[in-house]
Amino acid sequence: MGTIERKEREKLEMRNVILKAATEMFLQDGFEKTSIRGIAEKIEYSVGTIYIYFKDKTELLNALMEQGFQKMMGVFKELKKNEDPVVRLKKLGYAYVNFGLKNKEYYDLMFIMKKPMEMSEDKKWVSGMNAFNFLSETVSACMQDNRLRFQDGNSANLAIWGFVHGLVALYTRKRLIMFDQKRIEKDIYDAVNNLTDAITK
Amino acid sequence: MGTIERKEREKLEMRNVILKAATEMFLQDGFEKTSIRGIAEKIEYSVGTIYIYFKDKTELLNALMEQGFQKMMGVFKELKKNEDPVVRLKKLGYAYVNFGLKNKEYYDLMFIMKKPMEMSEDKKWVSGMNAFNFLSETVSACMQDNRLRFQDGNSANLAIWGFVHGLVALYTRKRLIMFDQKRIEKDIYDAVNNLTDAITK
DNA sequence: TTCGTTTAATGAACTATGTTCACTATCTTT
DNA sequence: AAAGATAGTGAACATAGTTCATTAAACGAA
Repeated sequence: MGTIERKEREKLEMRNVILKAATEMFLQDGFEKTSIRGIAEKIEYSVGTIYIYFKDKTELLNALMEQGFQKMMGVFKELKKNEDPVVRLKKLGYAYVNFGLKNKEYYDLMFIMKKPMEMSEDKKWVSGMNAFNFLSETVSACMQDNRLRFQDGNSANLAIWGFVHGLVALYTRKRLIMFDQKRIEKDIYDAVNNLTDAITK
Repeated sequence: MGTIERKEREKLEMRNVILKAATEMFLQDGFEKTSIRGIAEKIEYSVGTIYIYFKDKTELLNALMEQGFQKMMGVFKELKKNEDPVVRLKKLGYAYVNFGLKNKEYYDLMFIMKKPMEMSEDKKWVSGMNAFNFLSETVSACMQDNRLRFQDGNSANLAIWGFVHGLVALYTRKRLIMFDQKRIEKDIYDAVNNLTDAITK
């Protein structure tokens, strides 16, 4: 009898109902302001129910993070078309920053927040690793063609990721207030272009 | 009679007692884990007392942030000795990252945490501005000598700050787990050197 | 010295949060 | 139909930040 299968399906459905509500609230108000009680109220179930499907708030957050990485990879995949690795690298930098600026809450979760990284550093980073590997391969291809002003690929990976992350992080955490706020987003994109120009040849 | 003066002195003393306890707890456990109740207990006063001297937890945090910026400027001042602006810039990048890695809690407060920036974006950034101006002047000097591979100073400021911040931020927020954890700190310093080499001439 | 006034200090109480768990109600299997 | 399994419940607990009526002490004027 397919009872077990149906139950499992229902369990998954319920999980998705919670996740969908959580995603909506999270994208609107951020993770901190998204309370378990709020989610419960939204889906018209009791608080306790949420804990049947998610161990704690962090597990909920992991699921959201996974969504974020999938979304990011969706953007990156498009870049594989570009055959010249330097072009690919430049567009990757741009796409990364663009993702960060257009998906602040996801970006926060994926790369800034403390919470999700406090535990199980493995499973949730499978998809995160995909994104990193994409950078890594592109950098590697650039190095092979001797088109990067770097000694080794490892250092280039770190430098480039650090760079694009830094721009997004400083901006979303409101530390760039000494720059002209009308032009700041354009300035950030310019900085990406200028720096990628400076380190490639 | 000097009663008023004495009272004011006592008030300042009490403020400092609170601040000292808060600093100790904060540097040991971070801001989130430092509770008002914890501070009160440590100085053997009641919770309410703390609210006489600090409007809320954010004001306490502002005071800590101020300390952090002062500490950072103490390091930066030493770099003024270097007359070659490119040397100064390179050492500045190194010093910035070094400050971040050696003072994680302060760095977190100053450049990563959401809390302090949610309100009064002015007063608390006077000292922060000093640090930024130091970078800005150094970059400006490099540009004047045509030693930077950048179109304009503004973009260079943004790029360089973004870069060093990104490295510290990714590391302290545990996002660099795909790198060899035994070498990662050295790799970060290497990345700083390699990138500053790449963008200067 | 005494007495009204000011104010530092108190800590119980309020709000909000994540989390747990004994209990109920419903569904499944025998 | 009875027994067993389990989804769902919501009161209760722990821990936060914050407020405020109340107390006690210090102060200054008479």
